[in-house]
Amino acid sequence: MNTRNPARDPLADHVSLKDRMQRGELFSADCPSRAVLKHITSRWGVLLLVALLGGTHRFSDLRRKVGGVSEKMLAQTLQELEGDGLVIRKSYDVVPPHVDYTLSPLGLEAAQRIETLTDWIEMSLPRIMAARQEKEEGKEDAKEGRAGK
Amino acid sequence: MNTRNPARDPLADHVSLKDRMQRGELFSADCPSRAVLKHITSRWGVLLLVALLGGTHRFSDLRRKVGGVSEKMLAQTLQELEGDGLVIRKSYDVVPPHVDYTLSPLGLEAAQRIETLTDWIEMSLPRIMAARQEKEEGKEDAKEGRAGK
DNA sequence: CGGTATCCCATTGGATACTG
DNA sequence: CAGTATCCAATGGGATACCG
Repeated sequence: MNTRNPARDPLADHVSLKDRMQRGELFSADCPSRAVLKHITSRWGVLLLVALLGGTHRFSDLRRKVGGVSEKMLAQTLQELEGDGLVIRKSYDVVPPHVDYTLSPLGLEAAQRIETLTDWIEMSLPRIMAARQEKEEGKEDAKEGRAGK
Repeated sequence: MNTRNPARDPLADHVSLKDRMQRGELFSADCPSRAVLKHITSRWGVLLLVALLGGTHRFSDLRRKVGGVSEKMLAQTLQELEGDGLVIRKSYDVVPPHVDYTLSPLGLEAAQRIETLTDWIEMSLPRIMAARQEKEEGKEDAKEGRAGK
């Protein structure tokens, strides 16, 4: 977890020491990892990855499970994830049509990390809401203006 | 908005409710956690949280560190994160102005989970690119169409 | 320096209709 | 059922100018 800890698991050695110290190339605007990050953290990408942790789903299963997603965005996001090799699409040429979506091994790794985040959000929601509340109340004081705080 | 309201039978509600309890309320379109998720996984939110793992930064530090972010989006995203209690803004009323941004304890927890994801992406980038490549080559074959895969 | 305000274009994304 | 196509509204996001 703590990346500042020098003794990490061996897998992390893929990333150079330089990257560790500078926090990776992610901060550079033209790094290709930005594109992948965008797909994975996209509005529907996050939810689809987590949904697929529940196993194989059909198109309409996902549409029903992920509240608020349109057909267009569902199809588009699934294509992005498939393009990155995170989701596997299996189409059976029957009538009526039948298409299955499943996490690839790569997608499973990504989804598990996403789930860690979404679980944390749901668990921490009360604390976040409380922080928001305090901020509203603090509006009265405000204008301390001086250094402190 | 669930258009095409299913008007499903009462029995179906059992399933829906069960699903939500198993995997949280994140899948429901109107859950407040969706908003938090949006802030954290936003294009610049992700990068700012990871950047702030490096410690306190000034506005211009962040602008320099996070490649491609505009003043407008930097200010806006920082406000969202501050609003969720993830980032603490300290303003010193001096000339020239001086403002510090730091992760709150809550923000630290979120940022660490985001970092797990971004680290994974950078580490897995070769595998993802490879998957993309295979897909391009597979375009020739395509049209298997049959059941199987 | 650290913003806010304004303008405006590009992209996202929803609703609907249609197709294999 | 699982999409694609089209249209259109909302949002994202850059550039510039200005203020405390």
